[in-house]
Amino acid sequence: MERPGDDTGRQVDDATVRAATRAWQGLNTLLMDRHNRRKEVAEALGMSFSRIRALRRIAPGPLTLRELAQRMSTDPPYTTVIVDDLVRRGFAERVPHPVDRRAKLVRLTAEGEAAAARAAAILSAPPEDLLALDREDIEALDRVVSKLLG
Amino acid sequence: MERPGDDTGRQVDDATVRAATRAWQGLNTLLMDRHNRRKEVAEALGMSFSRIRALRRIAPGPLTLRELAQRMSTDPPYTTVIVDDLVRRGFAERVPHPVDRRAKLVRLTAEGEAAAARAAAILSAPPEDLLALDREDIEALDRVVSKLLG
DNA sequence: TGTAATCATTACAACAGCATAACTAAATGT
DNA sequence: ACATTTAGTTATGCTGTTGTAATGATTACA
Repeated sequence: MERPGDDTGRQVDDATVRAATRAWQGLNTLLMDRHNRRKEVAEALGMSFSRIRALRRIAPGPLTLRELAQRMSTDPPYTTVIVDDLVRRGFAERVPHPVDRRAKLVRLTAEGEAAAARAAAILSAPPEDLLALDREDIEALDRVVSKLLG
Repeated sequence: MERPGDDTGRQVDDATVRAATRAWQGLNTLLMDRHNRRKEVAEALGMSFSRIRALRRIAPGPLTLRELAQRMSTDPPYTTVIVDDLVRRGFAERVPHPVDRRAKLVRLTAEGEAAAARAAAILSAPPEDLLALDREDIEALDRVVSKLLG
């Protein structure tokens, strides 16, 4: 699988692999260590990061607890706990599923959407040192990242 | 601070800010959601990620518990707990501080270094989709990331 | 020399994260 | 109609994280 002329028909030379490794390691340092904002968001919204994660998963639109559980890779029981907490805080509510009376949909309240927006603002605001780069560098990064996202 | 002609003497136009934001958001998706290897490393080494974090902090060279606590932003008591655990596993040992007899240095054993190396290998291995990019894209990413780390 | 500050530890205590098993209600398939 | 499956909840417990207070040993300073 790693030999020349493999499935992709493309050989990645050593220097490129090293560059990729260096870049990946650097990205980890940047995002995990230097600009990790989990604590910051958690403090700003007064809730643990796992709740914020849930909030952001629900934000795009109502979904069943099952779907939420799958997207967060957690058990149904723990999902119930998380949603209970969001409901208690007034950020989410359970509404009946339109066709399946076993299921419930979770959706954000207006407050919940506001909280999700605040979280998104904090989490997606690029750090100073990124904005300080030249325009070409930022655009190059943007281009490569969008390729990676497929 | 945000007005034209600010401290840096450089104005960042809107499109560039948007590109930076998009790139930053994309990076977060990539590293936090899509290729998050915390669980993987934790399972591979049979210990929680916080232990692995400690292992990696100690790896560069012996340091006092206080220094370790600062670099991990944890309390001294919890640092003791973590080091105790690493010692119990045979990955670290406490040695007397050369000049301050109150303090102790923590350093990795040979096994500890091997474990740290395994962790580093898993965490810094670039994901498939990064290696699948064109050489120029990888090099561009590497270049921008190294600027950011600078 | 004695007092205060520092390093590490111990002993608790509280809470977050996450899993398992048992249960109810509703849907599905025979 | 009955058995099986599925959605969600409840009860329970274990592990890991993190804080506070108290203790012992050593160092630094007045």
